[in-house]
Amino acid sequence: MFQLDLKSRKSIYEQVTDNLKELIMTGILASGEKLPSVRELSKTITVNPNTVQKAYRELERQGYIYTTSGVGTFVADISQIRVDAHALERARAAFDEAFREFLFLGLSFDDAQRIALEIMEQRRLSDD
Amino acid sequence: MFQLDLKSRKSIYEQVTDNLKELIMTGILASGEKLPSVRELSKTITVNPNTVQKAYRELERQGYIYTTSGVGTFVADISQIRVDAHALERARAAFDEAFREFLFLGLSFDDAQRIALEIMEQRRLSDD
DNA sequence: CTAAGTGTACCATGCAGCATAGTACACTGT
DNA sequence: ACAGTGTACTATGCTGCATGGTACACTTAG
Repeated sequence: MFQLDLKSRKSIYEQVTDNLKELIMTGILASGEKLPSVRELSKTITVNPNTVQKAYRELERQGYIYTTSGVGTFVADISQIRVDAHALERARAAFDEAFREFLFLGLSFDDAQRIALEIMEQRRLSDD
Repeated sequence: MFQLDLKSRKSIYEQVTDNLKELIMTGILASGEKLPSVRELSKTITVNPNTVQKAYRELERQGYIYTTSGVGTFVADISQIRVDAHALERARAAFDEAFREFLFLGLSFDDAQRIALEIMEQRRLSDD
């Protein structure tokens, strides 16, 4: 389903959250589709069920999935996902910081922006 | 000298590192200028000397500052800072992820890119 | 030379977050 | 009834971070 990076600074449950989020937003997991159960996914990616549940809980809190007790977890209607203002503000801050990192490394502003545009263009293509 | 955010996910020594890095790369701290001593800075921002030292050690490792034992710590010649290939690769990955976060939040690609350009433009202005 | 200030290196402690293991319970569908 | 589902809880160990404290070598100012 997706890959985990144990060396990453991100915790496992965050990686699971982000990976699923990407699969949902890109439509690979369609609205209404059933996600693997907590126990099943935990076996697949060999992590603890609690860790998977933590990811699911977070995704539900953010509105990406919904749960029917005793039945399973399903992908929500992403067209209904309102853009969370606070989350957007955090994302802006993170983006600004990521961009500044180029400058800290010694790149000129123009070089940094050129790299930034490259990366975004590549993302546009790969997400189609 | 700068502000710390205790609520941040970033550790304190990382914040100190990044803040100093910014002051150096923007020229606010000039090449050759003496940095506050470990003990002095630790008092100023009320953190443990060990934490400040950790930041200084990291900055020295990355070439932003240099040390003369018994004398002090000084800002290196930033024109000599070579762009670390590994660091650049990490920065690219971080940037890509920050940008994708916009998409995950439900923004269209065009909206996301528009916001990205806004942020970069603002950065260009504030860094001059 | 002496004292103060500097970087540097340790060690011990406490804390928080994360991941794990295990158990238990309520719910649903077959 | 049973299997599968989500959910909750406790306990444990690990890691990184921050702190407090001590110690040593070095340099500069007096």
